[in-house]
Amino acid sequence: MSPNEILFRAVQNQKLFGQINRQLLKTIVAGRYKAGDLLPPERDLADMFGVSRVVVREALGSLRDKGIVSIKQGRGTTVNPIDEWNTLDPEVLMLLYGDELYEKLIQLRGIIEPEFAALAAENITPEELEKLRKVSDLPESDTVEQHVERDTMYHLLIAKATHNPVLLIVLSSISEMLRESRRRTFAVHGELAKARYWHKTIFEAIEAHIPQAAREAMSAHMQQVQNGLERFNRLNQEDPN
Amino acid sequence: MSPNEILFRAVQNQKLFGQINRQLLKTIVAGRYKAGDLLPPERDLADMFGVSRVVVREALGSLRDKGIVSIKQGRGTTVNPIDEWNTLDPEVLMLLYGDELYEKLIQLRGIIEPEFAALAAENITPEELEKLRKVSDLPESDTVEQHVERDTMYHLLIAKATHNPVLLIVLSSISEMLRESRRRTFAVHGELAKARYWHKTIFEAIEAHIPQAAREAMSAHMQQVQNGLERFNRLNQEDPN
DNA sequence: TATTATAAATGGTCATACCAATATACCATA
DNA sequence: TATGGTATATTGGTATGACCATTTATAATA
Repeated sequence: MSPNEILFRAVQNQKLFGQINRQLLKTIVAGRYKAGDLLPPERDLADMFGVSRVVVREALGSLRDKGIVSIKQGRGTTVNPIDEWNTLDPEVLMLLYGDELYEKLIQLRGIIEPEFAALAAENITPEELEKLRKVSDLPESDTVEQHVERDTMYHLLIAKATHNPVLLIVLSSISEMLRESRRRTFAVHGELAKARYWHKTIFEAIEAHIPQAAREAMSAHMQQVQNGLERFNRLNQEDPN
Repeated sequence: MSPNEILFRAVQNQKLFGQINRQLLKTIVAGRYKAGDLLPPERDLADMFGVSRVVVREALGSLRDKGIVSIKQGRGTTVNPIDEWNTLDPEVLMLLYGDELYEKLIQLRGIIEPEFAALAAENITPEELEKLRKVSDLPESDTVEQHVERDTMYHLLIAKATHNPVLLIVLSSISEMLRESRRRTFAVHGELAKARYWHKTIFEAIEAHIPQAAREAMSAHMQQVQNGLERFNRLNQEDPN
């Protein structure tokens, strides 16, 4: 570890349109404006937030791209029903589901990652295999944050080795949200050793190009992760500090 | 078909920033600007496209939200490596992979939808079951476009019945792209009858709350869809008009 | 009453100016 | 030489004000 590695945290450098975007999102999620409701006109929003119309428009445009609102010239900006919010944006999902989000994400992982491992076992190249080997272990001496980093990379490399970019996008879309989930499971005593074991087992199956073994090992790993998270929740419920 | 249904094509109603967004995207995908390259400054782009800077900024902001570019004040706008393009936006994926996209999407479907069916069999409510029943059949008399519509709704309702919004988002993100894929398979003689059979079988398994049966039926259905698409490709290759 | 013309409301675009962060070249000092 | 500061240019971020385009509301008219 180099000295001044984490002594200084990055300053909060959020632009204005980012802040407005966040506030609008919060307001909508809080139920102040329900599906079908018209938001105030851009000019009014600009006044309310004390910013220029340019900023409001950038913020609304971002919400529109995520399917959260519909903007129509001459009519106004209306909130879409949640069904139409087509984004895996961490901020949005976190505001919507809070801590329950982790369980839902784990369920998705449990569905897709075993198949990813199987496909990787079929399609991985020697170069990819070497990259994967390098992050397969989870050194005891590493910090939690380093564990999170290596674990994230490990699973992303497997997704990449499927050679199907769509699959990779799905996993990488949720991997940012999984960071917090990983911090929690790695904080539970004993989970690190279990994760290390499964990573090793999965890697060997992929290296041997045995899809079924890779699938089963990853499936077991996902089950273990889920158990770890539940264990964390129990511990945290009893002693929530 | 009503008379003037397709006599008049939709006027180019796209807003300016949408057009610029598309052009920028095409330019990047075409390789004019590679990963790491700096795009021209906003002022220059505005001149080049003959629009105001506002429009360019809206277009770039959209690309930034999709992870396609990174914008930094004082520095400029750089293109991100494809790995970081974290969007399932149909337009982006279509530009990137063209017709090959369908195979990649089918592979994702084959992974997630059997599990969705199994989860639906566990968790579906009576109300959801009735909604599903209504779109379970694929009437022979319907047009291809109506088949596509019902089929889309059928699979989305199953995803919704998992009661996991994240799963629903994943499927609905790709369902727009699957429309063209569906048009193709339904155009192949015999595929409609097969799809109808599997829809019925899957529905009955879900109705009976038998996850394993639902999973297997959906898995078979996905295999059938894939076969249908391959058959379409073969026919279209022999007689590409 | 129904239709049509007019006005108001609202998002879309433009032009210009200025602010804020970054990069670059240059310079001063140790 | 190497380090760090300073001035300047570049470039994205924000603010105003104006006008255009589309939709909705209102009033006038047949």
